[in-house]
Amino acid sequence: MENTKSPELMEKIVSLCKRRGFIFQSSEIYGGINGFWDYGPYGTALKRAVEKCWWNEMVEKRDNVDGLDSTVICHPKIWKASGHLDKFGDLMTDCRDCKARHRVDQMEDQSKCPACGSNNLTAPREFNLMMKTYVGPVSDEEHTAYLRAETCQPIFVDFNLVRVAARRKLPFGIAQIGKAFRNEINPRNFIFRSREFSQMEMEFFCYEEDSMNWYEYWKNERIRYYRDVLGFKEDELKIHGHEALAHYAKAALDIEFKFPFGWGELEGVHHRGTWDMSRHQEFSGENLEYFDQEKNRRIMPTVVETSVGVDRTVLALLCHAYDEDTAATKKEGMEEDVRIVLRFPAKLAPVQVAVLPLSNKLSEPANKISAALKKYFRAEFDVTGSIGKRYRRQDEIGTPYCVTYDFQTAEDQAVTVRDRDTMAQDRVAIDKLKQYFQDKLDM
RNA sequence: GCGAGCGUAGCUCAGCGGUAGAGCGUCACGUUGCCAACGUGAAUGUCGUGGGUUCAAUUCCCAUCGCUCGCUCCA
Repeated sequence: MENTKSPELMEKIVSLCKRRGFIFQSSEIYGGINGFWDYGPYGTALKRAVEKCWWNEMVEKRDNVDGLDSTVICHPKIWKASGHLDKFGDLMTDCRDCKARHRVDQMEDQSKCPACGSNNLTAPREFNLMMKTYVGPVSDEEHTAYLRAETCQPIFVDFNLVRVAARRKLPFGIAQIGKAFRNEINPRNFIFRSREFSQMEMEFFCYEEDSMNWYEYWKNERIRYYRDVLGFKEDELKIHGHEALAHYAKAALDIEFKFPFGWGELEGVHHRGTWDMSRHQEFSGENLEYFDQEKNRRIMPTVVETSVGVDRTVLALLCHAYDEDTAATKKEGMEEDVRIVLRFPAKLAPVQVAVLPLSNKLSEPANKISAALKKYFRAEFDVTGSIGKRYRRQDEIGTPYCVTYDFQTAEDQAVTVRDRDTMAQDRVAIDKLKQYFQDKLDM
């Protein structure tokens, strides 16, 4: 298993993703567009399962976190207040001689190239990473707006609306899943860094005096999620504490995953202090303070954030799940053949149960079982090709269970359930199937 | 953004100055009846895009777009 985690692994995964309909390059027939990716049928199912799982874990199972679904385009002042418009883009200068590009604020001598010493530099230019658009039919400065660069800012902005509507007292959280956009200079590594991506963020509002405890709490909760819910292994995860903190943060850490191209951040847990709330109060002129009835005081809520990249999680799941082993084959002159299998957690697999009639003569009754299972699980029916080929197809997309309807089924009202990982088979009565899978899939 | 490499069927790739092939995959039929079985047949490419050189370009040249790696960046 370990030897499959090679540098070629990314190529194998990219190719599998296209071939089997997980992820395509966006706008492919036009030559593609750098930094944008489409999810195909199985990819969509996987991504939705990831989001559903997080939402269940972070919102539905708790009684102190509420949901929000805000707009992608917000009032431009939000991004002024958040600092994105000023600080998101750094001033950069290019050396005309050695072609190096440098951040002006990191140069000791701003008139000299740190790489080659030349003073033949371009004037400092701002590289703003926010995507710009215009609201209304007139395209001018006054109508400029931005696609959100992170989903958390609208959460801060809507804090009071949510708090009042949901009748919340501190501490409580607001969670949101949605798209965010950044004009990355250099999109790289498949869907790891793209220009349009999805985030799952939760902002937890609390008292300053409790905030470090909440920070620890959420850190542990989130690490537990990667280990126990997504099933990532100890050696695939790394917790990376920040030494240099961003302008808004008091404490921060990254939860990183070992991708084939190196360690990469899946999630950030940040103690944001009162920075965002204070800034929005200042820029909007609205009082965003919270009145603490018990202690009869007004305070600005302190925020602890958990911020996940959905696409990165999907990629990590693909990398974690990808495996090649050997299985018996009937191919001429061969005893064994390579079997590609995605070992997704059953809960997240794009297809959870595949229903396969042993012969196409058995299609009709088998399809009825498939239809019945589809009410409760992500189920799929396939009759094309030999049974072995169909098992392999399901292995390749990570289907944990295959139900085989055979010539005995009509007599004993039972089917065979084949396990993806062990390839072992179990005889299960048709009327027990629903319960059987509910137990297996933890649903 | 800079440098290097790459771009031919759904995937992996071969090929060549005279307008294209293999393996796998897909689909159909037959056969088989629990792990990519076998046989027969079929579909699929403006050889990434645009321009140039040439009697002729998928092939040579330029540009562009995309992908990979290194540097850079990553609030």
